[in-house]
Amino acid sequence: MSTIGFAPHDHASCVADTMQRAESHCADQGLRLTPVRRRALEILLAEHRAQGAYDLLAVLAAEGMGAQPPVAYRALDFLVKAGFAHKIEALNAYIACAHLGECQMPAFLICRACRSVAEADTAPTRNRLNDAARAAGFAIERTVVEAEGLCPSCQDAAA
Amino acid sequence: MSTIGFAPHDHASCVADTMQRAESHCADQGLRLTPVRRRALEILLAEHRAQGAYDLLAVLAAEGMGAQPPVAYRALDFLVKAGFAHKIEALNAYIACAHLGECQMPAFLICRACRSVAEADTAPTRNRLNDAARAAGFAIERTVVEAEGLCPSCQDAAA
DNA sequence: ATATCGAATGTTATAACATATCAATACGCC
DNA sequence: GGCGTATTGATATGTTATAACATTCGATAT
Repeated sequence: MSTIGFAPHDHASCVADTMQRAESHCADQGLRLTPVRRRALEILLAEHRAQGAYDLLAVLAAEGMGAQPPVAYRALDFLVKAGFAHKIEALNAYIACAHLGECQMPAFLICRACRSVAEADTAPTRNRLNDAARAAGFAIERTVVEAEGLCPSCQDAAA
Repeated sequence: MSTIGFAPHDHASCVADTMQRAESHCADQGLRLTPVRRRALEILLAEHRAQGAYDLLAVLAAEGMGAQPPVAYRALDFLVKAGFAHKIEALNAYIACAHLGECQMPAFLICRACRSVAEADTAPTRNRLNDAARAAGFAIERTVVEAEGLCPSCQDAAA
């Protein structure tokens, strides 16, 4: 279980790798990584933090790529459906997926102070919930697991 | 692990019991269950479904208990802080707690069609996420576990 | 080359969710 | 009664998200 996000790392290659994988995933699946979608993914990838749809929109607008909310929401929809990004429900914000595509049931550690997010992959977490669902005859389609708190550096800042 | 919510039950006594327990919990803790707060809890309890703040507000307003958003949000804040209600992040909506107060780490099964919600108590789910958090030096304050899908009756309706 | 069809984008408007702020009132306590 | 805090009332505004419809772009088939 990796929790990229709070630790320093080679971010330039982290971004480049992911864009590369996104490209080939789209080629494989017949998806179209259009300029707006591509740029949206780059913007999300630029930081390991949750960004609001309107934050994204502000950047796109500044670059002349559409100035209305639907532009941002459509790009985000595409990225989420393709598995390139996740919505952080607790913040109503979005983040690039750290495991591009290969991500079954993501779980997030979310700093409420700086909005940085680490992504873990916690498939086993599912069991108890699956048991409950089966017992109730409920068909799970998507699971949200989010832990809110303080990341190491915001804990230090608070001290 | 009980998953009240999808199955029929004696709802009148389910509501009455909960109100009773809320009363005594407030008495114990020195909390004030004012008319607006009491009524808000009743409204949430009336259905085992998530209700939006503005749905709640509409009912309160119809009964002459305040017509502005802050009225609803303040009541909801109180109920959530007291442990009488939960926010369903995936819906931006609210639901009465099924285990009044005694609820450590709630987990929800949420029907995307009818918004009915079952609450399970899945403390063990926590472990994997706790491990990841400890490893990353992250301090968890709150955990959200929500499964979206279709409840038994909406599955039947779709078939 | 061009007609056609579906996907993607542009644009306007509005819906839905949430909070800041400040004034007025109610409540518990001395 | 007088005081301080918690609660409510009211106005305004901020933030997140979608509906609806027109237009453009790209691939395909003729």
